[in-house]
Amino acid sequence: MQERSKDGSRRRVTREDVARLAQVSVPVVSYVLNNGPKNVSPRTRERVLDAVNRLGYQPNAAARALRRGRSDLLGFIVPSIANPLFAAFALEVEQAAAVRGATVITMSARAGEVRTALERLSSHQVDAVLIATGLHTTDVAAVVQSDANAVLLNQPSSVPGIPTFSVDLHGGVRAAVNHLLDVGHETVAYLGPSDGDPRRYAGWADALAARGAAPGPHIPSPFSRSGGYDAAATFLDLAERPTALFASSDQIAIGVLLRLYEAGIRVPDDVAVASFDDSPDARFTSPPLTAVHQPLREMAEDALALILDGTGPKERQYDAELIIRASTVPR
Amino acid sequence: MQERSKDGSRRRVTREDVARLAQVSVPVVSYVLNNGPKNVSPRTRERVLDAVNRLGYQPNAAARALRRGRSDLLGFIVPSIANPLFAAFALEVEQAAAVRGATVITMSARAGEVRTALERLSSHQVDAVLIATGLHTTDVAAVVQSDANAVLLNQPSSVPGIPTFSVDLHGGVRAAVNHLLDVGHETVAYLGPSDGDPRRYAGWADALAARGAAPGPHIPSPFSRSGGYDAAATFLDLAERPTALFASSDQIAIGVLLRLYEAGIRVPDDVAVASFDDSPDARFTSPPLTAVHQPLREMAEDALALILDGTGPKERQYDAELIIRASTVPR
DNA sequence: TTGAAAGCGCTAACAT
DNA sequence: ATGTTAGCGCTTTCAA
Repeated sequence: MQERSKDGSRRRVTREDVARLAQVSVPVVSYVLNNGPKNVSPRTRERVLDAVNRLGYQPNAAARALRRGRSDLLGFIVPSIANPLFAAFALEVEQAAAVRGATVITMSARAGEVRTALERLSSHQVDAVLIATGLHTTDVAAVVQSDANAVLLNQPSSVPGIPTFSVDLHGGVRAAVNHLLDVGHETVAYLGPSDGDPRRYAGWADALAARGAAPGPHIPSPFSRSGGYDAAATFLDLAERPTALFASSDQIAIGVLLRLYEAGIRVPDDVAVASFDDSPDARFTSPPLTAVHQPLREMAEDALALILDGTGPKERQYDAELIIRASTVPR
Repeated sequence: MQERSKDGSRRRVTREDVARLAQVSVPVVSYVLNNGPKNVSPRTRERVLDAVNRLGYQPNAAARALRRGRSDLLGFIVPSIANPLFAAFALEVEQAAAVRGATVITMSARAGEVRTALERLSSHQVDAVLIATGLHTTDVAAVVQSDANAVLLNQPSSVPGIPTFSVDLHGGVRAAVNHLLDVGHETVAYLGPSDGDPRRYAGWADALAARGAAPGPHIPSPFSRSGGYDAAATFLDLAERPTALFASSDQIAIGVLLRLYEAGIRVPDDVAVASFDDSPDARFTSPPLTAVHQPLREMAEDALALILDGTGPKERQYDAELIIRASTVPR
């Protein structure tokens, strides 16, 4: 719809073109398009809108951003967009932002790489950055001195002065472990990273202790399918192998399920499996996973309401709901 | 690191601040930072870089974009970022872009919604848009008249004048079906959408015909896990049920695997399953999926080389490699 | 209700 | 090798 010069190159339509066609001055076009700060007579308004349509005018975001000091661009930092949990999260953030007229740049950056991501985002003048990657110490410093206003999601430790929205990981894991004990298991193994967020690990240990159950083994595993696969091999070699295990992420659990499948171990009959996240995958594994659900949509909503509308709490901890499926309860 | 005024508010550091501290004019700062277009004496250069560091200066992308008419921003349109195939694709695109100094805005838009996405991206002054969502007719029109330069990925039909990178879907599906026939199945069912891209369907039909195999049933299914789950139920009810099926996406296959699992059907012993995409999921289903691999990284590389560097072909069709795993071949 | 003018931060053409 | 100047497209005083 834009004008084309004779050589075929395309020139963007600007406010000036619109103003000329509508026979008004440039500011008037702004007044109409921004619904302010001045009033415009209905007739003029009509003419302007008409010109906008006829020319297919689209505002130049760069110019707007430069002038207003706001880009309507948001950054979202995740460990990896290829991780289904964070892909699902990204979709929620994208949609919640779109409703408010903002656009999201999702950037994959693991712990320790957050500083770089922050700088790149900030150089694009994003209005705010949501950070879901678990922060390392060096990252925390970067966040604090960054000029972008940040919101932390699901962080192991909070940073003073920075809004934080987190799921009750500890409580969520406890619920899962309690469930496993409830259905008759004597103890539960824990598969997950030894570093990083301590709350999941603590939830497991505390739940077992509270029930007087024997402490199950902890088998280290990175948050990945292949990590879970390898950890399951270790689990299978255990001399005294528990009849239940808790995987600290769905991705780990998926790797576990494959390894158990290959070994001919039946789930949940021989070994019950529960996990954390309840990403979209969890409903469709064979068997489907009992998992602790993270309320991604609510977190995205609350974070964006705060950032873009300035409404709602600056801090919130969400309950994590246990979703029971066939990986712990025979059908 | 940026300056703060007394009231605690943060003012961004600009080139002028840097120039003042380094005792040079503003353009000189530009010359240093952009390595051109003028030379700067080593000593001056030193001073400028020092000032940049001391002030923690970061260029204002909005101003740059406005002035240069380029934002170093790219759009990437996918059906849904929550679909693991496209999440994996997005990661490849993000990384290939980062190497070249560009940043990607990934936007979820299904067929028919592409026009809106295009407009939003274009309003952010993206330099180009990669489109992986399968285009509807209305979308095609939007792409053609859009002022963004577009690159099409894996589209059912090419659009004259617009660079296109596509996988040989037809050949890929044929390879999968041939494989199933090779391992002894008499015919193969097809699970996939009836509308949309005809090449997968045609590949299946053609492969069966070429081998003189009986045409297997076509069971319609949307590209989703739940779609596959439902379609598998239909498959199971078939009076003359084939011993093999081809799912036109991994997500469909994952739904199928669950349904078969619930029915106590063994894979591949009772029913063999192959699928299209070979997304990261495929390696970790139980059993792992035999799947036609899409070379996402190469597509991302080639598309970005063309867009950002102006190098390489404007058009390319990639071979699709069949990856054989346990869902078709007993271990 | 409308318009004129200034300026956001940067780059590039044009001096010097 | 460095500086001066103009202007990208927009919003916002300020004036009419």
